[in-house]
Amino acid sequence: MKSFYITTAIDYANGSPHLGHAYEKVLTDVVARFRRLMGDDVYFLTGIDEHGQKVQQSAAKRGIEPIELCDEAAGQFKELCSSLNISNDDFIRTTETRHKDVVRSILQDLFDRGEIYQAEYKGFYSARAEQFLQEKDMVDGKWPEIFGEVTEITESNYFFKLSKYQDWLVEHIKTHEDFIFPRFRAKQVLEFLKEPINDLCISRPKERLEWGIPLPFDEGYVTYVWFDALVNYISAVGYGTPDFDKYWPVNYHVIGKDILLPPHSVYWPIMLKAIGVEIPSSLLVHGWWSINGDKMSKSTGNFIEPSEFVKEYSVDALRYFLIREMSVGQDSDFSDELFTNRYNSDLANDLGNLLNRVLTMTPRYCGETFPARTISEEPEKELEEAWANTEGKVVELYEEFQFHKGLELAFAFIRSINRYAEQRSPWKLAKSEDQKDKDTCATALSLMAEALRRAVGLLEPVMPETTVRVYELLGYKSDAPWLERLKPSDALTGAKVGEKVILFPKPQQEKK
RNA sequence: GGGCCUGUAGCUCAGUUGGUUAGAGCAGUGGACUCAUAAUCCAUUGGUCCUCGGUUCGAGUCCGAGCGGGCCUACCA
Repeated sequence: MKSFYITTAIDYANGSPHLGHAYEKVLTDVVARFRRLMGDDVYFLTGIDEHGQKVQQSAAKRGIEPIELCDEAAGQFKELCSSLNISNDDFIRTTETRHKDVVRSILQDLFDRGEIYQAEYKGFYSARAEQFLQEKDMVDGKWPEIFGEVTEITESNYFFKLSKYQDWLVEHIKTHEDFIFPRFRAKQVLEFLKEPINDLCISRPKERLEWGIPLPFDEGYVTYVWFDALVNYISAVGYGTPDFDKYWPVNYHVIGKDILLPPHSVYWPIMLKAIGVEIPSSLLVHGWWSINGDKMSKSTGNFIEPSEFVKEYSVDALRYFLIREMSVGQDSDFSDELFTNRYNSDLANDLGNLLNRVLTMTPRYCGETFPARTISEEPEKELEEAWANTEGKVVELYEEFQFHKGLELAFAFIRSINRYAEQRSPWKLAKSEDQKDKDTCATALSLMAEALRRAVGLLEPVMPETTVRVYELLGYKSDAPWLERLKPSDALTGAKVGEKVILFPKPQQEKK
């Protein structure tokens, strides 16, 4: 069995889940589920990043211990995962021993190899903001009020030698076209690497930052941001143990476009290279959601609470929208109107209503089980042909992360089932006394159910609950591998027709 | 300053290595039908493919310039 390791970025504990987090989880989950269905041994990791100044500050402000704040955040993000039906195999927290041990061992290793050195850092420090300021923070050549008193100080810190690996990294990106997906993102990285890169400051003195992992070779410091956070990807799969190479190197790190450069495309590969570990196979870089055309931002408060949509509609409805509407890598817009349109026309009208038609007509005209199909004429052949043109293509599109296009094709097929229903009009045939008409009627209803069975199979990576639900309602049971379940079959013949249900109810429309 | 992405019907987007009358879904309009969540099906309206110039027998597709939008360069998924 081929192993397949995939991760999301870890979310920062000092914040609440919003649509962006939800999307990344769902996207990664869809890939993970798809690979599982394709027979891979999948390990899917997500988690949160708990150290750092902001967590320390927020906790202090609320008068609680940092770890208490992290426990809260961990709860929230785990809740997000379960409410989105995320199938992660692991959830890592950077305060866990298994993680801290790996971080310290890597730091020690690099220190011993001479890849980390101590140097003086000189800069303008704001005591109020507890951070060094950059020139860009200046307004009209002055430090703004909010920083309070700013003084130039010298601080000793530890640095990681990034620059010596720059040429190697450029070469690697140039020769590995699938290292960064979508490919246009790689251009940005290469552009960045045309300039010499600076060594990376990886420490903070404990007086300034307490909430972190102490450097093993100098307990007066903690490590800062990336040497802590990025390492989660290997600490979760047993770096340093014999099991490590079961899943490493990772197949995909799924990340937002904001943390591609420099952390995931520069720091992380170089860190791994420096400790002699294989670097990630690929970075899957997604875009951002805007809300009603505006950038999602803390100041305008236009955050979308994913849980609201799950509550109002369903998990699968939200998952469907997120995956159907966004082309992986590009940005996309989220609005109530877009959501409602998708929900009503695709899910409720095309898919839900079709199921409803099948579940209503079959018992009425044919009895409690799906009858055998005995007729195969032009309409049947056309529908089968439509399926033949759909199935393989959708799987192919999924493999290329073109989920939105895959779903588009899947729903085009669902519409052709509706079209077939009109052509055959079982409700008319049922009134006929003619045996041929009765056979055609039975065939039509049975084929509609069968076609629907295959169609919802295609939706499984994106809408797992829906697939299972429809299978149940069609009386379909199978342990067969996914690709086999997508094949035409007689499995429904004789299967018991389920109770009539409304799969995707439309919320009460407001009266005007 | 440098760089990346993007600009195709009212809306969201497809348009493969340049090749005949530019496509889909939604929305709109007309019709059919009644099994169904006023649903589905059929037909149909709608486009100077941002602008200008170039290469070519031929460009939405390639090249150049410009304009608009988003973003990176500068730790928000």
